[in-house]
Amino acid sequence: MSVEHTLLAVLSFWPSTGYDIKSEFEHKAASLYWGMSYGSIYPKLKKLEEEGFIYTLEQDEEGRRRKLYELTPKGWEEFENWLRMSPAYPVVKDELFMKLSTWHEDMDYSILIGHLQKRRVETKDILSFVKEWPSNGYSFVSKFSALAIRFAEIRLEAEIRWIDEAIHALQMDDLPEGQDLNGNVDKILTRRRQAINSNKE
Amino acid sequence: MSVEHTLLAVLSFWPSTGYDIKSEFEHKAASLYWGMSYGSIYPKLKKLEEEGFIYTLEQDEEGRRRKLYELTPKGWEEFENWLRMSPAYPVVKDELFMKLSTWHEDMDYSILIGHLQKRRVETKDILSFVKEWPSNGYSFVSKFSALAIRFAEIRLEAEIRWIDEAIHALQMDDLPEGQDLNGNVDKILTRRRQAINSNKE
DNA sequence: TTCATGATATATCATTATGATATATCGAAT
DNA sequence: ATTCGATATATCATAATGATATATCATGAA
Repeated sequence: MSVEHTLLAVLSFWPSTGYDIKSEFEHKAASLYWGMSYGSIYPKLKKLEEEGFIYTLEQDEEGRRRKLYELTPKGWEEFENWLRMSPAYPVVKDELFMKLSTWHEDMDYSILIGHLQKRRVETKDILSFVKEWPSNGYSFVSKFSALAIRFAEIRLEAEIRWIDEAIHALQMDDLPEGQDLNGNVDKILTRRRQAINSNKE
Repeated sequence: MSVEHTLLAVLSFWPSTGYDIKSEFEHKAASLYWGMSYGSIYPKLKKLEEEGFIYTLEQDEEGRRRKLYELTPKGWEEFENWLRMSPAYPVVKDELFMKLSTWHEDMDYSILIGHLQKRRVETKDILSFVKEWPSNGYSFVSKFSALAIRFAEIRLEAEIRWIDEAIHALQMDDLPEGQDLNGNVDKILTRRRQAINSNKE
């Protein structure tokens, strides 16, 4: 997905190095809804410069050898065209939910509860960061990003509430009912037992 | 991220073809927290078979030429080991939030509102699918996946509430305050105007 | 009966992105 | 002086995506 446009978007606020851009997506608000690796950033910055969307600023205080990139007029245009385009539906990859929903009924819950507890801690950490924002080293925050942060807050709080409920339900063994419309549960259990037994032989 | 284990996880319920597996991540509950493309699925299934984690079932009713894959005992073991491993923090890529939080204050809001309205419709659609679950062609649903679905419901409902608030705030121009700690707003505006002007010349 | 169409099914491939690694400098503390 | 963590750029093997090709099956319409 369009790493290039994301780079232009970050550069639209102030000239930045590849390292600065990466930092935006680490332990900062932007990491809640986007990510990028150096392996994408540096080659793409090079490509964007070759194509005339950005250029390297030479005026670098104290002559440090870092490459500050800035948008060209063409880059501004491309950025604004991208903003106007309808955004794709989000892509999510969450292994916890993959594991949760493929857990089998005869497997030990306690490990699953451990996974949920770990996620609770991680989510709490991010939530408290989000709540302390913008005091975390930000020099500027638009009212639009304030709106995005507000959503992150709502979402993270809902997630923590759900985790608490889920842990409680698992510990009390008071889970919502599974539904077995075609008698598959027995088939699944039988397959599992057979596989496990044939492994022991 | 581990496509292989996800394949084993899906196959742990019943033997499936590559196409079946892909379907699980399209218009179904699993698509809320995971995705895979055919370009990953088929090569990985081949690899998993070569490595002895899965095998091809020959008993295929009516002799249709489809490859039903089933877990081997080694595959079951690998699947359960994976379940026990601590899941990574989720990866999210949401262009809407990227656009929202890099919108500039002097840009036309109406397009942004349009993006939000489109997302509202998409989210509503998924929510009504989730609410009708498990009547949507599912033959079996564990109590763990019921838990995951419950979270999806909570999350999607919160998202819709936030979208409504956000649209309203944008329409009324009653947005949360932006914060300008280092006088960056003027700098940003000046840069933008200069770039746009130099483009017109 | 034929034909069109959409769903089922497998597979490959160019492009893109990730994650790990290498390398080097800078600033601050010990 | 030196160590150490942060800053900074870059590359590369591996992995994943998204598009495309190909073919069959089920169905209903002409």
